[in-house]
Amino acid sequence: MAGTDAKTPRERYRTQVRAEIKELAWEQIATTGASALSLNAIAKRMGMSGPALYRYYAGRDELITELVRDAYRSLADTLRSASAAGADLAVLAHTLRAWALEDPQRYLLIYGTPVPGYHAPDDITLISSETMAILLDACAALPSDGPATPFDAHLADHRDWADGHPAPPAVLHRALSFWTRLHGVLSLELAGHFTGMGFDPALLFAAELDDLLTVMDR
Amino acid sequence: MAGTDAKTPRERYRTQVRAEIKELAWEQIATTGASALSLNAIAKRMGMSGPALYRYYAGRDELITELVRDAYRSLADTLRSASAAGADLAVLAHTLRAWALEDPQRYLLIYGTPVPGYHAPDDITLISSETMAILLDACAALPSDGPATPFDAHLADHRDWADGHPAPPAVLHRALSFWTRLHGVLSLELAGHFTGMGFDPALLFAAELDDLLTVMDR
DNA sequence: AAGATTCCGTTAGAGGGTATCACGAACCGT
DNA sequence: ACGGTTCGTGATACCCTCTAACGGAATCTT
Repeated sequence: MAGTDAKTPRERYRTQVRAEIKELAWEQIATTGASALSLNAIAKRMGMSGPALYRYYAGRDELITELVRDAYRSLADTLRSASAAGADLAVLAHTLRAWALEDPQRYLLIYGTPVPGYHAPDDITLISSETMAILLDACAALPSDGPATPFDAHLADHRDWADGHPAPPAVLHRALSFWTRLHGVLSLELAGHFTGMGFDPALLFAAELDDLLTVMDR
Repeated sequence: MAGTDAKTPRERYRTQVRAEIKELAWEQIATTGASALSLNAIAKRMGMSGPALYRYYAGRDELITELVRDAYRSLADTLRSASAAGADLAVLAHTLRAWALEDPQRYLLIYGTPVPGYHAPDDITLISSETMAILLDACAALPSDGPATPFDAHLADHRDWADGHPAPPAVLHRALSFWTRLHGVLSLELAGHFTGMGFDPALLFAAELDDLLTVMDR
């Protein structure tokens, strides 16, 4: 939080109110979901009347965009600090799951159903590519002696998203598989599709991760 | 559609209007997403004023529930007819993907972000278990000579969701993997998380499916 | 065929949401 | 102390869901 404490008291107050709005927004989102986020309700909880919030956020969309940005940032930071502490892919996976379970709606805000019209600003895409870079690094740490698949060949020519990362196509493929598979288990768990089925989602996650790692090691 | 044509003209009219409402609802959902579905907008497109729709649906929730039901039913029917035509797991997977791409919002209506408060009626859970049964059948068709994993052992004691299906735990595990992995790729594709990355989502899907099948075959 | 009943669609209205606008008040730097 | 900036407010327009009361049409009953 480098730029939080501003020079003038006015700006101090402003950023503090913006932070309080976001905090209440997260609270509300955690219980009612992002689609039911209401500026009005936040304003009333802050003791002021509706339109006042428009001094701080141009509208609902801008607030949600800010929340999405923070969510991406939080995920990237969490994974990076784990990675910096020497986490391998397995630890990274459990870090991801812990982050998701900590606030399911925050995960779903990023990876859940998007609003058809909405398009995220460029800086958000940038933060999300940070996460991808961390993943690529972790995937590159494994030995890569598997057979090249057709999709690997395709990736050799379509690797713009790797953003200059020097990993070979097989590593890119690994990172994608890591992402999509863990998201598959996680999102279904968070969406409640496993409730009532009886088994422990954590064990399914572990099994998927295990399978993922043994395949990568061959 | 056995009960569609009712006896009395009144019921005929009623069911026809209900169908028209649903049709417009699907149109609207396809473009604006489920969260933005508006009874008012549907009514105006039908040339009548808002509250009239409440003669046909008790409210927005009931309409959406009906849409969810129809979506589950459509998926189950699609997979069953494919299965009846002799489709193996690979064909089933591509059938699933085709069904999802045909109307992304329909897929997301089922497997996307849920509204925290909402709980689906029991009959919907039943239809979804039909889909699971089809999957289990297809998974049981493969030879099962892999090593038993810890999760397999867990499934042996937590298999209520299989609803009496005589498949061994390893097959249950396969079905779950099939479901979660394909959902992982599909949902990210439908949510647009691959746009701008450059590669072809269809190839990633194919690669994931290939990996899934070779692992299952061992 | 005529009356009774049921059902349909309308308007009116409560309550909540987003968002804009103009106005008074508080604040801050000068 | 003064003047410009910023803040919070109420009023307003326009969405939405949903309920209630009313007139009219279609259906059922006798």
